[in-house]
Amino acid sequence: MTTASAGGRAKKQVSAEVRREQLVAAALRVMKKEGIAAATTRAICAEAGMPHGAFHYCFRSKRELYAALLSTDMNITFGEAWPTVVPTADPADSIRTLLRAYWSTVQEDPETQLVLSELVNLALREPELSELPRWEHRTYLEKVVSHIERYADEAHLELTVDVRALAEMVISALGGVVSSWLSHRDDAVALRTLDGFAAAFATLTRPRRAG
Amino acid sequence: MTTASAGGRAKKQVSAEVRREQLVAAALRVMKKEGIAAATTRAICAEAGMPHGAFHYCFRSKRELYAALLSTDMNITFGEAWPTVVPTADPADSIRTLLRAYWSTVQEDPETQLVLSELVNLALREPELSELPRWEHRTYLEKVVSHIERYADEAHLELTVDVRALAEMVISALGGVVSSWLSHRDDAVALRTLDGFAAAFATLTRPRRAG
DNA sequence: GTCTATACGTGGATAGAC
DNA sequence: GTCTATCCACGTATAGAC
Repeated sequence: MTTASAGGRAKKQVSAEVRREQLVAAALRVMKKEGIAAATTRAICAEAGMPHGAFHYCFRSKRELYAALLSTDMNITFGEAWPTVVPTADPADSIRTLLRAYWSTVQEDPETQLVLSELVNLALREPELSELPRWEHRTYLEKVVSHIERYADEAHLELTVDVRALAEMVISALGGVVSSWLSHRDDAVALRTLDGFAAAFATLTRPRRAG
Repeated sequence: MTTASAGGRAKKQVSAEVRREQLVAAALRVMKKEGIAAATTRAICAEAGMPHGAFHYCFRSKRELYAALLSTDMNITFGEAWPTVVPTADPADSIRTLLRAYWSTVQEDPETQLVLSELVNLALREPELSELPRWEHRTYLEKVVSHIERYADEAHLELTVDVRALAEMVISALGGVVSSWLSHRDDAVALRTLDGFAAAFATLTRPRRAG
């Protein structure tokens, strides 16, 4: 919206919607570093190199910033690790490799998971934002479903349960492991739990007849 | 600490540590009703029927109140539902019943889960409180371990994996389902996912030889 | 239209009066 | 020991400078 006409090339006024993105990025940096509570409008503007007043010129309220943050990638970008799996081994091994691949991306950047958890918690309390977690979960689910379908196809596997049901189980298991790990911080325990789920999930598949 | 000597039975000063408990209870009520963000020291004192200044007389800081809250029961009280299970049916059915029993207690009081999640998130950011989630998880784990052992004994089941490993899986699965449900709020999906986990967990057990 | 300075109400926390 | 008055920082709103 606001258009501002095409080709706004005023000499020094580089900012229109750009500031929003700058503030969103700055907010994410502050949150990952010091938590959502420390991400005050003043701290965010300082991180972005802007005066405090710039905030409410770009966003109507702080909730609008939260909404913008939750609408970005964040955890949706986890999918990059899946394609690297070779489906030659037996199901349990392959599934374990898949879950571990996801886990490594989480472990490399735990702060993002923490911020995501804080944002979702916040959104669940604000009626204006409560749609965002729902949307995020649905997007997440569809992504996992397509990944499972592709993998099952490549590995010549057949599912003994509904794909969406299995995807929900995968999401819940991964989310639960991450959440627990954030509390106990024991890498070995997390990996062992993950492997256990891989073995359990493997029992929900069977080799497909050659077509 | 602070002792205050034994048998402090002053005529009208009913308040010493009692105020702390009153404030903790009031804080929990406010948090469940309007979220952790709305639980300001002023709101908590008002809910408890005390003047604002009473807060920092009972607690050195607000973090101390958070610590007191996390040290209470909260989710640890979920265990009441387990004993009602009859271990006569086949493993998958029994485990499903167990998981559903837990789930019903969650669904009857979702606000507590939300508050717990908010408190844990907060504690994970504060170095002074980061021990509490770790302690809570360990307590939780031991409780689930003992429940599993007792159930396996009653149902004449043998575990094909380590008890603690299975307990971690159960905790992660339940936590993940609750977390997802808080986002999508679809009871049917949560139940279906839970039943899926029950089926998967059942494959990690086998009937034990009569002894 | 783009940007900034300033003012107001409320939060946690403290000093000091009863 | 109990409570009131007060402090500084925060989110928010607005007036007004470029």
